[in-house]
Amino acid sequence: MVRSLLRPGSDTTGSQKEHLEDPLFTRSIGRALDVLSAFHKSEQPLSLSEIAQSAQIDRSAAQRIVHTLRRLGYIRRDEHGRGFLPDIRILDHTLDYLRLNPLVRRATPVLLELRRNVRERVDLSLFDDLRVVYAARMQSKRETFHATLVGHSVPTYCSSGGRAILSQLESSEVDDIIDRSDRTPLTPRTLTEPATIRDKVAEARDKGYALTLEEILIGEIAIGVALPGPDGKPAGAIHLAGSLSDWKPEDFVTRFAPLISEAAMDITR
Amino acid sequence: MVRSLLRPGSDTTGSQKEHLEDPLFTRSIGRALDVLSAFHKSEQPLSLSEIAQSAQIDRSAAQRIVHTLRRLGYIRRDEHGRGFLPDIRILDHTLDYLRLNPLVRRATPVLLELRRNVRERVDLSLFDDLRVVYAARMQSKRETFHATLVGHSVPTYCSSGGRAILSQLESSEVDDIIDRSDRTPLTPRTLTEPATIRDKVAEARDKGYALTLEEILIGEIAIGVALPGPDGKPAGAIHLAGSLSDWKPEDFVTRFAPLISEAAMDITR
DNA sequence: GCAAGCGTATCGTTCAGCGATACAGAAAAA
DNA sequence: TTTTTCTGTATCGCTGAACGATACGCTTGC
Repeated sequence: MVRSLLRPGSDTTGSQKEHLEDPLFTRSIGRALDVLSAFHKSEQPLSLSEIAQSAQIDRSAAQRIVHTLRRLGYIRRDEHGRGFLPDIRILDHTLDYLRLNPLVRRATPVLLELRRNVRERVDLSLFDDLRVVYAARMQSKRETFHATLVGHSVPTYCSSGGRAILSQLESSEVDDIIDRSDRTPLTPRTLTEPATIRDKVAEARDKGYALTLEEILIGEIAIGVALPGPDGKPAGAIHLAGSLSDWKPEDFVTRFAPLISEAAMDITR
Repeated sequence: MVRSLLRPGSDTTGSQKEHLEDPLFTRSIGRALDVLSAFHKSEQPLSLSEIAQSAQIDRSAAQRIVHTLRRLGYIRRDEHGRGFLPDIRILDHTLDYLRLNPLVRRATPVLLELRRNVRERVDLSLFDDLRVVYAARMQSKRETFHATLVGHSVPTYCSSGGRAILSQLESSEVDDIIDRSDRTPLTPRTLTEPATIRDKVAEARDKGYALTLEEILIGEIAIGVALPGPDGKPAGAIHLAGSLSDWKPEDFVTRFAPLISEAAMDITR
């Protein structure tokens, strides 16, 4: 299966060669966004040389591109002296994406309503091939730093929302996604065997929701339901996550499965 | 006062001429980001011609740039046929910005802790000249769609966080910001007179926090405290917002002023 | 029916981006 | 200390990549 759009992680080597063939492709733009994407792999401010290396361009190009992105407000210097960081204009585009995304628009009010009746964490995630990206997060009492950030993503194959999404796809697509996924376990309880995952997906198809136990985070239980896009294919999912120290799995399901299914119905209309 | 970085809204006419002088400025990048910024002013999918018009380029350029951004995953077609929308790769950069922003890193755990002890909305906003941009939001029970989105911004001069930030600036800078702000009132109670605003800012400087009553949203009371960056100048603010149907202003202040001040101290270390 | 919009494709000209080169300042190594 | 090696910044001639005019097939609306 050929994917038409590049995804993070997949573009490190392939991009240049792919674009050589494309007469409409504007290389400067690709390079500029490669520069911005250099930060994906970093936990610290990046120097010009590091950016150049990461974006596979020379220092001169990095200099000019960084200069430009800086003037435009997408990159700034780190206050403590050395290196560069992404700057705030990024968030303007974030807002555009979220505001204009039809699923986010429809789901947010329902999720807020759901959150009113529930003390656990409620999330909306968007389907993006091998991963599922958090677009809206409504925290519970107990959260970590990472769990609060928009843009965070988890693998499709082992998350509750992802499994729910898989359950609405053709089995060939499911196999394809499982196959292409990097299935290094995130916790000791992450299911990585294709056959086991397929079973769980089938179970989700039967029940209408997917349940995961500590597959991404120790101590976490999560239930997810897929949301269809206009073509009928799943475009995202909503999920509800709680702590195993508060809930027996059965109780979690009997309490929340109806609520989250109803919320999904409301969103689908 | 000259601003070195462009800000949204300020770049519609000035950008081209400004950049003509700059030999290091890579125009293609500017054009590409102008295309992405076309969505700032839109509530719907945009056609190529609309994008061209908004970015002040011809249809051919818009075509090539949109094509490129599409291949890279930053723009997609609307599912219902016509027009284009921002695509999900935007969120990867959102995550980079938030993860790497030192203030967000330091503030988030404290805000989560604060949110545990408080039933009202808690926010972190970042100072960006005339506006203040929401970077992290922790909802209360009662929220609207807009109030949940990262990237949303409010004017500095009339928001609680913005006033708190102003109270930490030189009075010449305060005057400059008030002067350059578009002060069309957002509600009947928005304060727009420079003298009145300066008074409120002085009051915030005295008390250590800023209080606003229905200046942005009817029925809302908000209290804000500034957060200093490494150079001592304010880089953002935290705020706490409640409903006037739940709180008398005096009670709101006596209850939350100590909590939010302490949280700000914790963040500042 | 024609008109006007959409998104897409092609191609020769030219000017904008490339990348080699140089420089000042601050760390890090000697 | 001096030397080296990083920073980030600035300059400039060459050339190939982006420009923009032009054309096309489709759908939508009059």
